[in-house]
Amino acid sequence: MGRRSSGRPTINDVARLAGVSPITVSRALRDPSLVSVELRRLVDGAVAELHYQPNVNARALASSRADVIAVLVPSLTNIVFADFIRGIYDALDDGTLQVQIGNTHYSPQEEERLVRMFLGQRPSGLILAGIDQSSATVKLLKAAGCPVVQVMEYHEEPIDMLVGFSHFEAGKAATEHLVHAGYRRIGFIGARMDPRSQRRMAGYQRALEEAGMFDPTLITTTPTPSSVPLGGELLAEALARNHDLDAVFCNNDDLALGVLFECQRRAISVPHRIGICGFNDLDLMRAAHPSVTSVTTPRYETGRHAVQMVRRRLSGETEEVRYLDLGFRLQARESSARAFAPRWKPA
Amino acid sequence: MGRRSSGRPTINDVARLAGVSPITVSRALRDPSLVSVELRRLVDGAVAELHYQPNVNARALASSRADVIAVLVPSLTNIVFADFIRGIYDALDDGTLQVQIGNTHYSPQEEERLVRMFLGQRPSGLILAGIDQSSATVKLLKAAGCPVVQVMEYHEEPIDMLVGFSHFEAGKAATEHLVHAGYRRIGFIGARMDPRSQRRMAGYQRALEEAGMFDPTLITTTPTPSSVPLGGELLAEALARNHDLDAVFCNNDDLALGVLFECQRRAISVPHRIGICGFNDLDLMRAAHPSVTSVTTPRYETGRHAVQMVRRRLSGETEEVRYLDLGFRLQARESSARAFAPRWKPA
DNA sequence: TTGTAAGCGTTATCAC
DNA sequence: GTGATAACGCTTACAA
Repeated sequence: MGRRSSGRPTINDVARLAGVSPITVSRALRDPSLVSVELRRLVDGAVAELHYQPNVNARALASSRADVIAVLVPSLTNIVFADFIRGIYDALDDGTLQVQIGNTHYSPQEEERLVRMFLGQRPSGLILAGIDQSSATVKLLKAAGCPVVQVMEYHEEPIDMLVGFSHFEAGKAATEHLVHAGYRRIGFIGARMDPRSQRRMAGYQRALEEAGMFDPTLITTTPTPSSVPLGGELLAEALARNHDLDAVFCNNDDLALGVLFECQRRAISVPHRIGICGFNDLDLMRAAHPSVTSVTTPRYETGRHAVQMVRRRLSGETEEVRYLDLGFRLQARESSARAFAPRWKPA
Repeated sequence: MGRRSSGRPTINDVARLAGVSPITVSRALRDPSLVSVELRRLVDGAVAELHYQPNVNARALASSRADVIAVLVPSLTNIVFADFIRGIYDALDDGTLQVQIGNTHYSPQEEERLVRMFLGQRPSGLILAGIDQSSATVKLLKAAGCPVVQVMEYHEEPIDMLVGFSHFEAGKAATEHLVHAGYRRIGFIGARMDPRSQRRMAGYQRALEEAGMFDPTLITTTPTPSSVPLGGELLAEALARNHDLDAVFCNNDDLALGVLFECQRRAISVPHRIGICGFNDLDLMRAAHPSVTSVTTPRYETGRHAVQMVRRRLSGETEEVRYLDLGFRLQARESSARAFAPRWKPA
């Protein structure tokens, strides 16, 4: 044992105990089918006896490939990304791959910096939120040399692969639901206004234009990060501008909840005087009183699928899914059920 | 350039361009004070010109030390841990250290497996939630050879270092607040009942015992994971058992919100007929109608402090904080303000 | 199917 | 303060 040794058993120790060469141990561990049953048994025995654990750094150095999936999200606390990350972890539970998370704080510059940094580690895969990367980032990703999955949006020309849904269509569907429910002066309330929020708002606008009801003064947004209290504040603003506002499509459930509380505070009847539709369908929306209409989105599933796409690519499967639309579902509840309105029917 | 080369510039390329030896480059990058100003400038120039980025795997292999902080949490979506993790990331924003997160799913066995796995990577530090590790895990951690920080609890004999607050005291303070507010039949509503929940419940029990009001039938718990809808269900259970229940201390804000909605649904007046106190003080508690009393907890700060403790240890500072109580704060609001009750005053 | 030799890019060690 | 040398533990390339 050299002076610099870490003291832990190495592949050489295993090889010696098993009476084989180190490379045979290496093969037996990475792909047992490369080694005869006999030797495989010997190796497994020695590994167990020594409690051998491969050194991931040595492995990565020798193979120029880290057993790591890099994940870039704009926020760590937004439940949307928390659920997504949980999906990733659950899909990776066999422990063969590690996760590295980067927080871009909704900044394309920060995203570019992180992509550069992560790519420097030669990850086995890179998963990142959205389709609005800077052109420099796109260039880096196209030359990444590992599977790249964009998530949480839908687009038919991904950099490499993509899984998500169309925020435009989701925003449009939510707004159409309010139209069908009988509301006529439907507002939009949004915070942060990142690219996905923008696309949901574009869907809202399209739906109202098609219904002949669009009015830009019905839109109330702020670059401030979203929160429940902010929902109430934005509703107050919207009502001050349009006294006849009779429904709001909220950019997310936090804002919708804030709107509901503000209505309660002002004794505004929901859904009769004002209808509410949220976005994401957190479990509290069904528990609220009245229960709140929302759009169910596939956050957890997106994480799982993204990992599966990376895995499939790594295992060299031929028939490959390049983009996957997981869709969304409108969940109609009490908050948008005007007594006299016809029941909304999915298309 | 050998056949196996990754193609990226190495420390040798930098050395050659700067006209110095590789080890000088290494030193200039890790600790500029080890190298003369002259050479340092040459090295910096070469690094910039080649866009050199050190290979973290080679570095980790040669030094037996990865620039990684391992973090173990029981859940990725619980906002408590999401805020904590955000604190960790923000404290690490200079990019010298990477984060590896492990999800223990509230299982000590899984925690042990992850500790074993992470320690195998020789991290620069290990941060983990709670003080209820298995004895095997404790043994591993004591021999970890890196700073270990337990978080989210308070205890004066940490394995190594600790930062958090006392859940027992917090539960006790919340309950005492309800007592002082004039409530007499104060229930406890809890889900999951992990060790921290247990300690908050123990604090609840102590407070009621001291007030001569304890009654075990006032406790309603379930091992089911917490959620807003569950809060409503547990309130229904509690009311079925004790019609005279006049307040509830909820194990967390999700449950408290569920309780509030259920009260609204049943037209039970809050705070007059029933008082509510939550735990964690999410921003929605102040937005709710009525606003909900809760206990503010230092989640984000805990993450920041944990990283600072690791850093301080790594930089070999002498005067060392081994444990740090960040405390909590009772945030009294409308949901626990009985009209006739004396105003609660902090001790 | 198994083994040999060489190298992955960096840092520890020791000499100057 | 700077450099030569030899690891660190594993895998690729090639040979048998």
